Amino acid sequence: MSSPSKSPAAAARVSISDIARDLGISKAAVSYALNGLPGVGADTRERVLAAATRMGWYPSSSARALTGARTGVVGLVLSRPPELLTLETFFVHLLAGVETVLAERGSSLLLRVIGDHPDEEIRTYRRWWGERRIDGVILIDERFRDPRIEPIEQMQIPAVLCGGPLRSWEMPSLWTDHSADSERVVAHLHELGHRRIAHLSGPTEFVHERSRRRGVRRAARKRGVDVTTVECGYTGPTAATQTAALLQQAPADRPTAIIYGSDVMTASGLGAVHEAGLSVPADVSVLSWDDSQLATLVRPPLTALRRDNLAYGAAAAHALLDLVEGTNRGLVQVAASELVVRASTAPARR
Amino acid sequence: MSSPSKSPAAAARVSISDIARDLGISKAAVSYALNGLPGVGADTRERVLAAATRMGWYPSSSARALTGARTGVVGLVLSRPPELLTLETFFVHLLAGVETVLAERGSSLLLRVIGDHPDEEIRTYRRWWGERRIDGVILIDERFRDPRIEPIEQMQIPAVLCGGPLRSWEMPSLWTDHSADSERVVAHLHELGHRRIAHLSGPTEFVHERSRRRGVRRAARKRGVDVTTVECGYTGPTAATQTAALLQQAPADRPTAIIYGSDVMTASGLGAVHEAGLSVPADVSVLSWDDSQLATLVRPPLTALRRDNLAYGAAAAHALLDLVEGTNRGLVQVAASELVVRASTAPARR
DNA sequence: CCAGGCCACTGAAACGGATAAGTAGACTTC
DNA sequence: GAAGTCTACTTATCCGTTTCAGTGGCCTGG
Repeated sequence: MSSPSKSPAAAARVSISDIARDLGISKAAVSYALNGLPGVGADTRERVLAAATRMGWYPSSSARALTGARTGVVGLVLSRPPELLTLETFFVHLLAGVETVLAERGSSLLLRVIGDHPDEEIRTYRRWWGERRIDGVILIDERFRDPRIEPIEQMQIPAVLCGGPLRSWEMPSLWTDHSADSERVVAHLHELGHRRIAHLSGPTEFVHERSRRRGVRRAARKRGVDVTTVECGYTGPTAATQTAALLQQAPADRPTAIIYGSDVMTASGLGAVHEAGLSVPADVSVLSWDDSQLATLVRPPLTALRRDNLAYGAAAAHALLDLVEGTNRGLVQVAASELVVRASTAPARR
Repeated sequence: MSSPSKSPAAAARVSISDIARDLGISKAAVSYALNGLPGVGADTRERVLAAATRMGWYPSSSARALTGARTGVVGLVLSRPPELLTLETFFVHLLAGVETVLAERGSSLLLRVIGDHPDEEIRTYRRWWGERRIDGVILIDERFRDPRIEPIEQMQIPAVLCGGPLRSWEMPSLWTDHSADSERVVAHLHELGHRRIAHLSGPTEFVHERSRRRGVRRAARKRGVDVTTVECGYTGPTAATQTAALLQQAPADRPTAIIYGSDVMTASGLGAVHEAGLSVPADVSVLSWDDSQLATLVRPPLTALRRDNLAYGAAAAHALLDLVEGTNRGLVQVAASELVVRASTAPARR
C-alpha cells in the first residue's frame, strides 16, 4: 500500500513516426518497408528494418486493429464450475493444443473462465466482439439446443464448433465419431464375456453425452448385451452413489461391467465397488471414457478410451484461423479414439 | 474447404460518431456522456445512453487503448510442459481465481501456454508489452535467480510476483509462509511418532521448493527428527523410482514417513510402496504437499496440505489490477495452508 | 448594466499504423 | 527528344476514442 507506481507507461515506446524521424523519411515509407510491401528501395528497407530492431519497435496492436485488420486474438470461454474444471484434464490439454497452433500462427488466446451459465457466456462473446477484441471464438461443450448458436450466427462472429454436425451451422465444426467409440468400448466388454453392462454417462445436456449413450445402446443391442444407462453429474460423489445403487441389485441382475463418462467418475466408482464388498476386475469390470494420468495412478489402473486432446485443440485452432483468413474447412473429423486396456477390465465371472 | 466466409466484419458496428450524428450533437459530447464526465446536461446524457443501448454500441478497445488508456487485459504465461500441466490442478484453480477477479473488475486474461522455456516466456512479455496488448502480467513459478525479473523491471511492465520477497523487486509479491507450512507437516509426523522421514521435493529450480526443503529440514532438526531430502521431477515415474530406492534400505534405516512435493508424486509413491511389499500407512506414512480430488480418489486417501488456490489467483489478480491503477500493495501474505489428515498417515510402527 | 464565471457544448488534434493518391526523377521507347 | 512508364518515395486521410482549447449563452454580483 506504499507509493503509487511511477507511471510504468513512461517506458519509451517506439512508433513508426520515431523511426521515420530518425531516418529522415516519411511514415508511409517506414510502413511499406516493415510490411514487406513494394514502394521502397532495398537499401532503405534494410535501414528501416535495422532501425526498428535497434530501437525496439513493435507494432501497436490497437493501431493495427483500428485500421480494420485482424486483432490476432482468439476467444475461448470455459463455462463449468471450477471444481469440475479441476480434474477435467480435457480442458488443460485442449488449451495447450489450441495455444501451440495460435503461437505458431501469431495469435493469442483471450480466456474467460465462468461458472456454468450460458447467458454469461453469450454476453462475453457479445462484448468481446463489440469491443473488437477478437477475430473469432472456439465453442466447446456443445449442448442440446445450444443457446449460443443463434447469437453467434447473428453477430456473424467467426467460430468453430467443437461438436456438430448441425444443420443450420455454416461454419466449421469438429466432429467426433461417438458411434465408433461406442462400438470399440462395447466390443471390448463383449469379447470379455460381459452380457450385462451399465453406462454411467455425464449430463445429457451435453450433446456428446447423448451421442455416446445412443452409441452404447446401439452397439449393445447389436451384440445382445443388456445395457442400463444412468445419467450422472461429472463429479465423483454422484458416480459413487449411482454405482452403489446398481450393485445393490441381486447378483444375477446387476451389471458385470460399468462404463463411466470420465476418469474422475471411474475412480470414484472404483471406491464404491470396493465399499460394496466387491472387487475390480474380478467381480466388476470398470472402464473410463477418458484417459489421463489419474487412470494410471489408481489401483487397479483403468482401462480407458483415449482421445488426443492436444490434437483436438490444435485442430480447432487451425480451423478457426483458416476461417478468419477466409477458408471454411467445414466438417472436420477428429482422429479416432483408442482403447487403452489396463487392469480394470477382465473376463466376466461365470 | 467451401466458400470463403462472407466478410463477417460486414456486421454493422456502431461508433460514437454514429450516435452523435443520430442525435445531432458532437462526438465529444457523446464521449463525455458515455464516460460519466461533466460537460453535458442530464437530459442529453440520458438520450446518449439510451441511443447507445438502442444502437448496440460497444467501445472499441483498440481506439481506447490508442489514446493511452488501459487495455483491460492481463497477461499470464504458463510455462511447463503440457503433461505436467495436466494433473497440476494448481494451474486451473489459479486461472479460475484470477478470472473471477478480472471479470468482476472488467478485465480479461490473455493466456500463453508454452513448454518449459524461460526465454520464450520473456519474448512473449516483450511482445505483448511492445504491442500494447496488456496492462500487466502475473508471474508464476518463481525460479532461483529468476531470469524474468530483470527484463520485466527494465521494461517497467506492471507485474505481480507469485513468490518472493525479493530485495530488488518493488512491485507486489504474493508471499507464502513455507516455513509455517513445513512446521505443520513435520509436527504432524512427529506427533505420530515418526523419527525418520524423507522429503521428496519437486525441482529445486523453483524457489518454493527450496523454501519448503529448508523449512522441513529446520522443523525436523528442531524436533530431533532425521530427514532425507531428495530432489524429484514433478512427474509420477521419478517419484516412484526414488521411493523404491529409499525403501530398499534396511528397515532400521529407511524412513517411516515420506513427504511428497505434489499429489501426483504422492499417488505414484503409493504404488511404489506397495510394490516394495509394504503397506500405507501401516509400514510407511505418506503425505502430499498439495491437496486435490486425486488425493481423495486413491486408496488410502491422502493426508495433504491444502492451499486455497482459487483465493491465491484472486489475490494475484487484485494486486495486479491495483498496481495498474496506481496502488502498490507491496508484500501480500497469502492465507496459511491447512493440513487435511486422511488415512495415509498413521502412528509409526514401533 | 456589465465584468466575470459557469454551463453545456463544439471543433480539432492526437494516438499509431495502413493506404490511396500524388510527385519528382530516372529510364525506356520509338 | 518528347511521351510514357517505372521506381521510390511523400502527403494526406482514415480508423474510434479521448481530451484540450475554445465559444456562445445565461446567471450572478457589485
